[in-house]
Amino acid sequence: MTTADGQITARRQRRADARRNYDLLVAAARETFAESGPEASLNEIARRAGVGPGTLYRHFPTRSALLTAVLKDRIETLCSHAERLSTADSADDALAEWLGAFLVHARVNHGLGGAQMIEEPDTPGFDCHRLLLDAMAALLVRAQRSGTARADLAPGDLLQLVVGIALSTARSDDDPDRPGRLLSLVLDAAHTRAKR
Amino acid sequence: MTTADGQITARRQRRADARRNYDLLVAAARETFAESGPEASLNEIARRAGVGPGTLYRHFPTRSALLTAVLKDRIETLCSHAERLSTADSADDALAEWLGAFLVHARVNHGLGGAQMIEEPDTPGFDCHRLLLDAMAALLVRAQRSGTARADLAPGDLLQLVVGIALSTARSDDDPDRPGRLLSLVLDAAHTRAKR
DNA sequence: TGTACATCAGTGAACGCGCGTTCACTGATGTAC
DNA sequence: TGTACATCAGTGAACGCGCGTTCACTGATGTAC
Repeated sequence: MTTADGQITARRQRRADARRNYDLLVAAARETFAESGPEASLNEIARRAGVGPGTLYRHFPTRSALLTAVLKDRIETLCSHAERLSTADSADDALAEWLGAFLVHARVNHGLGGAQMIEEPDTPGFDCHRLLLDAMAALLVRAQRSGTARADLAPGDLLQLVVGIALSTARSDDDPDRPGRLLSLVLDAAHTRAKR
Repeated sequence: MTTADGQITARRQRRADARRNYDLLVAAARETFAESGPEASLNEIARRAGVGPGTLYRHFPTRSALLTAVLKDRIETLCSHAERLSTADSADDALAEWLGAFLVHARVNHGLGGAQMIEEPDTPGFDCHRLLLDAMAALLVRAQRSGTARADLAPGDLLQLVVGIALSTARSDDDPDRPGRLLSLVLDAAHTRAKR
């Protein structure tokens, strides 16, 4: 077996119970984070998964590692969504659609996805921030080339702005249309001026 | 003495030590929140003020009450700033200037002001959210009347958007120009289209 | 001005809680023969 | 296929910590006379 850093290792297969517990932990974490937000208790998660706290720590040395594992699916879905949109008829609509999907992701579960985005990247091999940034950058560049998006707009800025919408609207449910309205404001700002 | 709700009360003057400790607590809280953010320990604050924890609770029954007391000055300054700007030559520049000042307020000290803005209002008699919203609404309406700001823009939305910028940029210092850039994007979105 | 006293404020040890984290031990399982 | 065994994984009680909060008691001070 050859690992990423080029060293040769002859590794044993992962044990069946290890795989099982990993999955149980991610499922329990997903549930618990969904209910209590990103600060949910790790002991509680272990309890729900039916394993000892030590087992949780064996699999996920940090809270952030667990969070990443929980969000991995969703982020991969977002990335492939972007991939699919990269050949859409309207580069402009594609960008808008994807940012809408991203906003939903970032807002869901007490702003779980949004919180993840403003953390330090500490999971080597799966940098959520990078992945999402690249996904969006591709869509933005295409929109810029087609002339509908401002040329002076940085991908990171646009992403951060949407993260901001997510964070500021994650906790309150009083106006369910607000996130959408704020997003279209931002999309408007991203447009070239001649549009209207 | 006549209180806000019209009841007649003959109240003793507040004791000197009570006033002193109130001030000590607010000062200690300001320091501690500045260092550790809005989740700072209340016991720690009492310790720094040199009073027992019970004293803190006597003055501030909830964390949020203490936070409000700490931010009161800054919020009043922002309100009077808005007042001053309400007669500025350019309604547009006035709005931009004030939102810039508000963004600084919301970002400072690990996003203390921004965090306050997305909390429930629970300090009767001093509703920060309302005050700031009204201050901004006045500036926005003026800009709308002068024709430079979009007529369909709600004050609450604009404020929330800037709170979002504050929250998403409060923790990272890697790009000090980013908050400013994001704000001008938002201001652009607030403009009427014919502008450029 | 001085004094008595009711009232309000402060004290701070103590409580209960849940958290993150560890580690000596037990147990399960993949692998080689 | 069966077995021995090294290795990896799981256990879960226990630790130390700091938190928010309380409350019986002491003390300070404003007020009335």
